[in-house]
Amino acid sequence: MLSIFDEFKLYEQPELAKSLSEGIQTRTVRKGQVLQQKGDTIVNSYFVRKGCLRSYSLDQKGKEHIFMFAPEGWMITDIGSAPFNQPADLCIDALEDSEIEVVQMRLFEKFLDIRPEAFGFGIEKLLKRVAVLQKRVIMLMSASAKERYEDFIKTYPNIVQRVPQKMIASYLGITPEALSTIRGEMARNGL
Amino acid sequence: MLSIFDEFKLYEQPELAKSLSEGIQTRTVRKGQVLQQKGDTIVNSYFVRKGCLRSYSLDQKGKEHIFMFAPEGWMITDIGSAPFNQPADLCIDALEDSEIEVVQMRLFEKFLDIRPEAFGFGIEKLLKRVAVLQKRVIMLMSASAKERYEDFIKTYPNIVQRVPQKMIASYLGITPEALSTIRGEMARNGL
DNA sequence: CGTGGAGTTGAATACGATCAACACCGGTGG
DNA sequence: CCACCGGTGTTGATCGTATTCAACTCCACG
Repeated sequence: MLSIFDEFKLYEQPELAKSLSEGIQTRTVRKGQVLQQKGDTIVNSYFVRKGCLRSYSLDQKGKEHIFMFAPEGWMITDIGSAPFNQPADLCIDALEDSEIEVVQMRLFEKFLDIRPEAFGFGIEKLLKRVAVLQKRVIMLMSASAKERYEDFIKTYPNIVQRVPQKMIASYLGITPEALSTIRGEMARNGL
Repeated sequence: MLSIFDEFKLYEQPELAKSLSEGIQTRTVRKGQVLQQKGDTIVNSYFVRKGCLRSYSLDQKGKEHIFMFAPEGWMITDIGSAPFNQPADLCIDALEDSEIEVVQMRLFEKFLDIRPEAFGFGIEKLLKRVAVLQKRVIMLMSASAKERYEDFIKTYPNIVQRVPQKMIASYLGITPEALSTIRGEMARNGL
């Protein structure tokens, strides 16, 4: 079974896994269920065993802007808030019925205390996250909506199929109508 | 003197600092000097003691898009490439005559091997970097050019004064003309 | 069946890009 | 000292891309 224990290679050290397991709680959530709301003061990380979550921000007009999707095997958390004990900026909810592991933030600190050699692993994950965000910023600054959509298809072909198009539009930073038009053009030209 | 040795609290451990110092080289660079070009295979990190650097990407049409500024006390590096030994995506050059410390990437690995627990603040730095990028992505998706500019002024008042406006425009993802217009409006209305 | 959300299409609009002209320095060399 | 020049920033006209608003279709689901 896919689990954060695999992700962080904890099965190699069962006694450690046991001591950490109290900070990890498995839950099933229904499609649409909200795990975290903007302003929440207790912020967790979520590891997705099955299903799909998303995080998003709400602007002044109440419009959603999807920050990331998290299908199976992904972790999702509000890194802008969680590690700094700030109230959440992002909302997190379920796009499908999902099975998740809720990881309390303080667990990470504890984990690093016990197993310092795991620092490298945490750093590697963070570096990859920064790399993804770096690319996304540059795409948002320099590429047209169509280019960003084509890149999204290439990068996340699995996600394209399973989430509604209006959410992909939201992730790309455009309206559903604009994405629909782009898809229309692509279908006409490229077939 | 401002140095990466302060930044990473290495003076507390002089013998370690000594063993690492061979991987750190101090240089002075002139305004306009290029430290890293797109495609470079050897990618370093740069710590700014004095002056100001920037990193930017070039799109297909050769247009610059500034990814970040690095005034005194900042580190700048191509995190999308450096830790993964990929050719550089970003260019890095000097906006002012600057004094910098060049840090070889493998130094971090070495450091991590020797003293993993000392990397707690490495993780903290990365978390902050992710937080900054998270906010920037959301701003690019949800805020108008004017809102992004106002936010930039609030967040980086020191940078506003010292870099040319066309570069701030580039950072914001708009043209110099658009920024000029926005500033004109703001001067007229708010004064 | 109906009903509501998702997606498409089209018309009108807004925002920022592009292009061009010009003012304003800050150097540089005569 | 001044004339010249290139780079920076401003302003205005025009264009293009994406937004907004509205109408319609199509399913999925009650």
